Amino acid sequence: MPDKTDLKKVGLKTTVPRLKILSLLELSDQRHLTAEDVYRQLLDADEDIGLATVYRVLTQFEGAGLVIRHHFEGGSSVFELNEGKHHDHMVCIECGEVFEFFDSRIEDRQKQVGEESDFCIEDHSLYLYGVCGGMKKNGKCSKRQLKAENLKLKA
Amino acid sequence: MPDKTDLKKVGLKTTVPRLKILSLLELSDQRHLTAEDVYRQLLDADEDIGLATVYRVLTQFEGAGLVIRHHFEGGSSVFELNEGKHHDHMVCIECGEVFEFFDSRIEDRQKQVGEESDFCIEDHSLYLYGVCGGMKKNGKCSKRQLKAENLKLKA
DNA sequence: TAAGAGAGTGAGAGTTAATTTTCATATGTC
DNA sequence: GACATATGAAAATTAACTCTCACTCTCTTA
Repeated sequence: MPDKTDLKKVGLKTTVPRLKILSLLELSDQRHLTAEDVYRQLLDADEDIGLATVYRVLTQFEGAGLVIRHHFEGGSSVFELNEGKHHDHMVCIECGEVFEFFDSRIEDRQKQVGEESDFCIEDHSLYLYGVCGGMKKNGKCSKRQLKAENLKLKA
Repeated sequence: MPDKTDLKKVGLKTTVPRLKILSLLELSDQRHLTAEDVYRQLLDADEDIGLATVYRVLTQFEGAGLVIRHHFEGGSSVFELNEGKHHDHMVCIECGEVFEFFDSRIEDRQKQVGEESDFCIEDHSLYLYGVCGGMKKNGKCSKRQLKAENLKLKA
């Protein structure tokens, strides 16, 4: 459970919903959650927090720099705890698992490509899509089987 | 104007709307068009083609492999003629212009990163977001002023 | 520790924008 | 020309948020 000071520090009043949501972001085994995900997981945990509040709070957290909002392909925003270190993502198309990575050579080269085109790069998004080791071997991802099933249903 | 055989080849009946849309994709100075873009440009050219048809046809073209559908940040799908050569995109956050680039060093490195993580990469999407040269200098993009204004209004 | 002010909340209605469906009419193919 | 398919216009749907408002909670001050 996050400390009250976490919220105070960023100028947000300490409230139960905000603490629960922050806590969920910290403890959930998924790093990347949509507002809907957060809402459902709160429901599952018998927390009585409205969807509107989830959106409000996530947006406030984003403004406060506590979380980062991503726009994966497919419409809805995805939130992730901001731990200050930039990284890119590898997404397993079989099981839906998201892995993070950072590669300075790619980062550097991106900057160069921008400069060569007289383009001032402020941000980028890089997703590698493929099949993770677990799925290749076992048809099972060691890390997150359930998620995979969810994905299949959605798709 | 595309040849009738282009459509026949992929199993689509030759119709005026389909020819016009394919032609527009080939001739437009924008490589990346939303369905709305296509629709408006057809209107400008005094073609009487409904928006529903544009959506239908673009979706058929995608199914037939004639075009590729992208999901840039910001909601709507963007279509591009499929010419078989992979490339990545730089998107100007000021004017909305999309530039293409290809950098083999980035491509290679991506493959390596995948291998190092026992991840079999099948695809990737890389978008660089920044400010293009035109907008930096003039606050105007040489290539696409109108589009920029649309973007501002929407945002 | 109680009270008041003001910010925060839940539920549900409202919005928005993109896309899809419907259906009567028009068109392409054989 | 017959038949199936495609089309245009408008309505319907969808999904993701956002707003409204009556009520509740937190924080501060007494």
